[in-house]
This record gives sequence, structure tokens and C-alpha cells, in this order.
Amino acid sequence: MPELPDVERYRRLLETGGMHRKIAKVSVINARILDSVAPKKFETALTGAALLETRRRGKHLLVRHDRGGWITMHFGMSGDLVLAATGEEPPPYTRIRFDFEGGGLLAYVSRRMLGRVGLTDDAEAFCRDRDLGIDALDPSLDRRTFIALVAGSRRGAKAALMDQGVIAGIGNIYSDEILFQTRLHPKARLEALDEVTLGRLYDAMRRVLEVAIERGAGSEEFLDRLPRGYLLPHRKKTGKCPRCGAPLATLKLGSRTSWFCPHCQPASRREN
DNA sequence: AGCGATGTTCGCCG
DNA sequence: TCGGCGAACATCGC
Repeated sequence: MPELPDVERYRRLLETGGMHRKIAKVSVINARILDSVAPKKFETALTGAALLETRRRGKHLLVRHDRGGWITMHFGMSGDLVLAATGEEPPPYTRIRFDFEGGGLLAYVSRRMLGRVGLTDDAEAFCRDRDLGIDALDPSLDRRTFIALVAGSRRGAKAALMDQGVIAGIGNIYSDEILFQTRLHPKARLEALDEVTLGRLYDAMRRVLEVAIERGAGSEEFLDRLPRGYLLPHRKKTGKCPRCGAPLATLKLGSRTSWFCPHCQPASRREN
């Protein structure tokens, strides 16, 4: 489930339940999940360390510890982060387990093994190395900055929203919602959009991500909690547009399925 | 039984 | 150089 709103939930989970807690034991259950660090080294580096600070950049979660470095987490397509009580069975597909002193544990879960966990000394350098653009909810990303960033690009709107090097945090699911709210076709060329439209795209991006966080992105009841008029709950076969009732359409873009309403998000002649 | 899935990366092509 | 595509990664659920 991990796009920006989900990773933000993980971050808040840690902020509430994992800060200033000392790690008594680290268990790397599947070493392949580690990003260029040996399991032994990872375990040694963190055993006895206390967690001090959380940071999120796009879909990456960074956790600072008291030995002067950071734990880096990315969740791939099927990742999760869970706090459990000692004695409680950690979830299936837990790949790394951190047991806290005084009870409780943090489980890094990844079914498909597409996520990565690693260590870094420098959070900024880590993001730079990965060419991560500005976080989609960064306070300094105002409307004007956003427009300057995307205006004139020959790319399709969906491809641009999902490019982590431009704006970090938006994936396949949320780009569909943002485009639906803006009533833009997934293939709409950014260079063909005027500033007013790009402004609406920005507004939808911020609103959708904030609403998703606020309504508990990734939780069991999340889809039921979304405001009426959101695409996400209908993003499936037989799904109907919540605005006009038309059957939703799909499109393959770079091997990802894009869901949209062909009536509310019509293609201009150029995209056909 | 086969296909698709909330991500990233890399090589290829126009 | 840019932008898009498809495969690969690994695994499960419908």
C-alpha cells in the first residue's frame, strides 16, 4: 500500500510509539531486503541504539538513531510497518524485526520483497543519491513552484506526477485520484495546459494527499471513509464514475493500469 | 493456471 | 536529450 499517505502513516506510528525507545534486539529474517549492508553489520549497528527522529521524503522513511546515523526504509509495492506487543506474533512476511527494551516490537513487512531497508550517515545525501525530487507535501512547494517545475514538459500528466525525481511520493493509485479530481486525462500533455489548469492540478495533489492521510490511508476502512466523489473506492472492474455514473475506463501506461472516467477526463485530439 | 498488483531500475527505441 | 515501453525483481491472491 505504500505511497506518500501510507508512508506518512508509518512515520506517525513511529513518532507516537517508537521514539526514544532503545532497541534491545534486531533480527534480520530475510537478508535480501537489506540495501547494501550485511545482516550482521545491520544488527550490530542498531542493537542498543535508541530512535530519535523520523523524516519522510516521498515514499522513503528515514529514522535517526543515537549513534549518529539513520535507518532508511522503502516499502516497494507490498510493504507495511507494524508495531506489535511482545509475545504477539508479528505479521506474516515480516522481514526485519526490532524488539524494544521494555516491550513492544517494530515489524518491517514486505510480501513481495520489493522494498529495501538500509543505513545512512546523511539523510540529505541519501535522498540526493536517489535523485528524489521535492516531497509532494513539502511546505515550500507552493503553487508557483509547482507550476515552474512541471510547466512546459512534453510528458503526460500521469507520468510526470509519478516521476519521483520531480515530485516525490505519488504513485499509481494517487496519481489516478489527483487526475480524476482535476478532470485531466492521464495522457494530457503538460505543455498543453495553461497555468490555471496546472494550479488546479497542484490544488488537487495537495488536497488528495492530505485527505488520504487524514482519513487513515491504508487502514481497513479507508476507502469507506473517503469523501463522496473520490475515484479510489471505484477503482476496480465494474467501477462507475462517482461524478457521472459512466463506467470507468483503463489505460496501460508503462505497464501500469491507469483508471479514469472517459467522460469527465476526456482525451484531447492530440492524445488519441 | 494465468494474470495482475499501491515500486524502482535498466536497456531499448523513436 | 527526452519520453515512453517492457522486462525484471519476488510472491501471493483472485
